[in-house]
Amino acid sequence: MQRNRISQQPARSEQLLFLTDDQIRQGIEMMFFAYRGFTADPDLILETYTYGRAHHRAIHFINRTPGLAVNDLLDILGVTKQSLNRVLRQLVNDGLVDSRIGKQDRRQRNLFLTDVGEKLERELSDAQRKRIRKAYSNAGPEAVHGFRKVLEQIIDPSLRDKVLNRANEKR
Amino acid sequence: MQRNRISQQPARSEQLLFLTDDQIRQGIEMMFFAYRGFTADPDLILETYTYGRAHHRAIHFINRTPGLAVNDLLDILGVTKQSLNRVLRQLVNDGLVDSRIGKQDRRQRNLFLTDVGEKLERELSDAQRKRIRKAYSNAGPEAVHGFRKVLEQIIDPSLRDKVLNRANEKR
DNA sequence: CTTGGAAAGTCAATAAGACTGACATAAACT
DNA sequence: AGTTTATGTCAGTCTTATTGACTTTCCAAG
Repeated sequence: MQRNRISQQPARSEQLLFLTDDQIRQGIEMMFFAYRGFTADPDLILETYTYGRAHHRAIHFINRTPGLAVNDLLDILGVTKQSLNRVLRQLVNDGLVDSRIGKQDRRQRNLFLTDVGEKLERELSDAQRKRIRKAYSNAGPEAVHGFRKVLEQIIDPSLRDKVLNRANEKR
Repeated sequence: MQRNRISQQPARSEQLLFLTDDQIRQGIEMMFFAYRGFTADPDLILETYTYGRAHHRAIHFINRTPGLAVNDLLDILGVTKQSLNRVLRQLVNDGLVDSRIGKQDRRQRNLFLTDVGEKLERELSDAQRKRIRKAYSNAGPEAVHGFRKVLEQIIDPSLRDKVLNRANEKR
């Protein structure tokens, strides 16, 4: 059944429209293109440092959770330790990340950003935040609420708590 | 989620709450994890065919716009022709994509999915749609509307019209 | 105190998917 | 006839990922 998409604000009566295959296909494509936009700005900055997205991700999560252990970062990023290690080694050698032996468990390495690392983190996240802030601002608070609600549902259930629950601290 | 609102937030900043750095940082992380979830299901299927995401993207957009020219696909995907060509060559050799000489412009190749290609496309998009449909369903129509509104804003302005097929209309 | 296993790091080989650069061919446009 | 466009291809490189095997250090249970 082909549907004539009226471009006026959809009435609340159109409650089922959002589940048609066409609507969902549009959502899928928007996720694809939005992710491209989402990474575009940091990618440009990273180029000048000969770093890639992998470095950005590591820097982001070390900044979010200073003292993060390598294993926890592996869980978050969902890559192999060999893959992460190459990135981490670079960042440590370049003086952006500090890897300190754990106090309780001396096998662990707790990761921290150095001042230089924090500077790059800020540069990267400023660029990314700028786009998101603008998007939020243009879309409005209601839309942002819905945006988060849907994203939350798309995230793998096994990760959802780990990602969203910041009250739930790690030992 | 409810935790952030209680502390020292004055009531008048309620409208601005969604623009705090912390809220935006959460949005950034959710985009990262949601994109992982978004691609997880097709990725599993692709493995069994020794194809990757690049093949999925090509198949998706050829299916969406049968007869698409190579140059248009390049614009959509934002990669070099060398990169796309390797993927396209495989898909044509494997009998999933049909590349026909253009009728008006014989330099062009118009791309179509074969029956086999359509079958894989359905398999992949079924898996992906299932997750999105469930997310939409759980989040509700209001949220979906907001989701799309924000995603649209994150997409690069230069791509927005091209992507959304909205050259003639506005919201 | 010995031992099993966990946390981290490393070496090697491999793959996907992207890139640049150079070049070839056919067809359209001027 | 000459130029530009659309496509395709060869060659080389890069980043990020993989699996597999192995080591060192260290915690904890027997």
